[in-house]
Amino acid sequence: MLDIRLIREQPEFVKASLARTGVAPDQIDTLLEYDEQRRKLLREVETLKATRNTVSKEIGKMANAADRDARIAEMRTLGDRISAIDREVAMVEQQQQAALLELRNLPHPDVPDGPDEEHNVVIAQEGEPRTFDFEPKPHWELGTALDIIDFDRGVKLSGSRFYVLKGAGARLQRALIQWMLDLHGAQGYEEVYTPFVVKEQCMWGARQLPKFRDNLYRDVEDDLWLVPTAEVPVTNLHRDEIFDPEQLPRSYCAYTPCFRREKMSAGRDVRGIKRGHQFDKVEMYKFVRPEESYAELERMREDAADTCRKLGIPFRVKALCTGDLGFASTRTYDLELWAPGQNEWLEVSSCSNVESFQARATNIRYRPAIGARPEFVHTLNGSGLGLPRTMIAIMENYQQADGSITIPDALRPYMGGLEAIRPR
RNA sequence: GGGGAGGUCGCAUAGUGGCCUAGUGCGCGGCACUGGAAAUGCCGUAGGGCGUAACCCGUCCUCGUGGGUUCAAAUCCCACCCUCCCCGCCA
Repeated sequence: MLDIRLIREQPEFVKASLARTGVAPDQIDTLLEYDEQRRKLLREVETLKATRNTVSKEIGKMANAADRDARIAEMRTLGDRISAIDREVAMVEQQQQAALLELRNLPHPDVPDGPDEEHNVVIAQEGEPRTFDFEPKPHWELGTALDIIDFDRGVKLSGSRFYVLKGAGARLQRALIQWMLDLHGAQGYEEVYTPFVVKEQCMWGARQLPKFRDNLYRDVEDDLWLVPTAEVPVTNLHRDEIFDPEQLPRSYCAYTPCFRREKMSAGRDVRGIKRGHQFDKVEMYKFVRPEESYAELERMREDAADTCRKLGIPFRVKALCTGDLGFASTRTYDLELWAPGQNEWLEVSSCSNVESFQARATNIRYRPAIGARPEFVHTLNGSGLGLPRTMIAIMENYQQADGSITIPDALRPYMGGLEAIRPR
């Protein structure tokens, strides 16, 4: 969530920044009216409370019964006024909070302007798409022929957008997870294993709520929500904590399944494993000092790029434009692997700086120096990488004319030395 | 699921309506003593809101959370959350 003080002190700057993402300025004006009203009421009620506190102490020491009763009567009246104003304060605060939670983060000045994803800017590309002396197949054909992806039985178990990985396919995904965690470990990220279901409060803290309510699965009986990304539990690891100066930056990586209820358009990405209600992901996450967050974003982008690079698959990096920037993000880089079978670039990673947007909602702070006032940290998140799409890219790039799939060198140690997945 | 005990300052504890402006010990920071240290002594050590307010200062709020009673609540009442112990069930 945004800093109300920033909005109060620099409303024009906030409006101009938000306008770049299509947010109307009157939302800010409404918010400022709540803020003004809230502060006015607070000033009033706090003066009354100060009086009551003082007089109540005097009452405790008074000997004269008549005086005492008179004062008590006065304070009773005062108390009623206080209660009335307190109720108004609570109401205004609630409205202000709700309005604040609806507001997205401000884009960084360097983010390119643009209404939609067509205006994202490719800023780097590595590797040339392989030339085939045969017609490359899409992964769903390869996977079915090799009997490593079973779409029909996935549907039998759980409905559309679910699938079963089998044999070397299941093992390939497991190998990727292990390999990525090891790689990120070497890059300086501490591995954590978290719960895959969390309390509602965690969803608010990671800013999934209120915006993405419809995309979340939850248990009917208990207050438990299935994580849509490891970002949710990892953000909340340090909720309500204050870091000492030397504890930052702190980097984590985590493997989790991700559950997304999103109602997917029938005509889009229907084939294969590109978009499902359940997918696996290895996530990178950082808690950093504000002044370091953009340098750390570049590092995270490079860590994700290195993951793509080591797989030996062509990839490119895009800077998202204002129109495609996520709700919480100030700046995002997407990494895309080339998929020759589908003939498209696949988004496998999204690295974002959210600055203090999540830290403010989760109350995660640090002390710039011993004895100094705590300040909010900046947090960053990035996929490293999404598994199904990485699987697609491997299958389609490493496919051979006979329908077999060569295992990338980096993964062979994790596949028991297996060099290729061949038809059974 | 059943029964019991608890949640107070970084940690450990005291506090059962007004003398709580939450005490004490440990830890931490500073100072003194010292050749230097230990020991000792002194001082200081939560967070947030409001006040045009970064520091100082003032004020309000926070003793698990939310309500309530009262002139006044850490303390009394209600609901909820969490932790620990015992029993049952269980990979």
